[in-house]
Amino acid sequence: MYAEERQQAMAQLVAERGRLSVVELAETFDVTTETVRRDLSALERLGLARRVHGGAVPAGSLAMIESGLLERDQVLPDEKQRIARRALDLLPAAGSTVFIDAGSTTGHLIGLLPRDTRLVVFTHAVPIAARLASHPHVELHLLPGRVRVTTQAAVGADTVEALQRIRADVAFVGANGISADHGASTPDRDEAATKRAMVRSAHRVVVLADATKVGQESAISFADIGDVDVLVTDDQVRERDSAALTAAGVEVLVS
Amino acid sequence: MYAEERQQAMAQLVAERGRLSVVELAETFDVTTETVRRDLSALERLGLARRVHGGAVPAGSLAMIESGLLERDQVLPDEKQRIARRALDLLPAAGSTVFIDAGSTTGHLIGLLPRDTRLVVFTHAVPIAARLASHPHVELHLLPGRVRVTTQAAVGADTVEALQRIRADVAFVGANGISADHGASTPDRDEAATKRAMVRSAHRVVVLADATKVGQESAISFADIGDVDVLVTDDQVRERDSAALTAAGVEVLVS
DNA sequence: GATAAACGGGGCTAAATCAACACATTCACA
DNA sequence: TGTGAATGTGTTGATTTAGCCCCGTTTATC
Repeated sequence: MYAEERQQAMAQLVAERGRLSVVELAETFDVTTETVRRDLSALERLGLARRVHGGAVPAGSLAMIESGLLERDQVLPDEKQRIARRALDLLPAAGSTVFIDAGSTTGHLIGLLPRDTRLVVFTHAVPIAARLASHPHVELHLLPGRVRVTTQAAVGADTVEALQRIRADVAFVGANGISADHGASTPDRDEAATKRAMVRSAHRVVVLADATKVGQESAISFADIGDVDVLVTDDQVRERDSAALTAAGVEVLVS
Repeated sequence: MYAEERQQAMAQLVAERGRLSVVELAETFDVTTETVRRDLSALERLGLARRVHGGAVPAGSLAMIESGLLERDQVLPDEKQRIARRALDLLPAAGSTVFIDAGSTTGHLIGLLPRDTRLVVFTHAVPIAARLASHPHVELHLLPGRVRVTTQAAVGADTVEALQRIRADVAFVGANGISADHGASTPDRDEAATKRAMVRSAHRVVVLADATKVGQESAISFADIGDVDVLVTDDQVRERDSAALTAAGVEVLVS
């Protein structure tokens, strides 16, 4: 059995059973506890499990409570926070309608939303909805669809169809890659379809992406670069990436 | 049980019950009081609880999170917990489709769901969705609609229309009143419309309501008593109310 | 202010973890 | 067909952690 297979199996087990013990796993897969520990560390790096003394628990188990206040994203939290703060300025006038895409950066954006903000918000992301549901002045609308476990957001034909019937003033969209050639892109087909529908139905498109995504190209493009009005990123962005996007007509905001 | 899991459980308990005693916790989790104290200190550091002499109480921040995500019901939490536990037996076979209505009792039901439950769940309730979004074997579907602040659930024409296109094996529905004459009822028009759509689209209808609701009639009826297959309530229910419903063809389960 | 409960620190044990290194296997490339 | 780098795994010993027990001190409550 290869390491990959074993780790894959462990990831599945932790999801099914809710907890794993190092010793049990060592016996199950007939390897030493050290190897198990290394496997679990790998899973933790991938965000598929959380290590605890003696074993591991699912990554999401504690997340539910945390996600309310503390953003639990491991990667570049400061950059995302700064990007979100910059994006706040792009919120339209009171009473306008916005789309909020799933993602940790958009999550930060919602976290920074002043309590007196008056907006109509459409979202397909469960964590975003959870945070906005009790917001006094935000009229929150849910989009339908099957919820993906990895992003905790609804996708699919229903989501796309619903989006087609709505017009928003601004869409705040995350992306795994953005370049002048390939536009804004993401690895998953269904996610891409949802984002594309958001982009099509919004008068103004704001892409939030940290500098590691700028100049990158992910599998599936969901927006031509001409459809992107603004990119908000952080100050680690390379000059020539930024220049290329500006030349393509994108307003690049650095925080 | 790992320390982390125990602390997680304690965090949830303190949120549900509002007050925890060190001695009780020590007995519940079968550890010494010293260990409980250390756990509570850890929770305090995380801002999830505040220590007091003899135990712990919810931290200010937690109450806020709880109100959004988990159910923060003050009224009859024990009864609701028991009703939910009883209702667990009514879950259909693996792979079936269910509707989950908004409400604190249905929230408890979801909290009790075993991790290996395989179901397709449709819900319009944001807190329910938040809890199920990371469930490994539940295929979660969001229903569209405007989210009411009070119930944190989507309602409206879109919600009703979406429900009409779906068929579920079982609907778990809350109610503010249930009587032989007026059927199951609730005060809000939009809520009622949503519940009615759920009832119409489900092969089997399970109403969850504590004893204070049984025999009561709220403003708007969303289901004739003939449409209700099962009522799950608690043991404070009056004999004649129970008998009247049974006579009307409802299976009354008391927990 | 008496008393019982709760707290917190020190010491202890067993288990888990970590770090460093050795050994085996695989794969690329000359 | 060697050679050598990369990777995965096991071994060992030092270190850390979790939890319990004991006991003096503090706190609530009547």
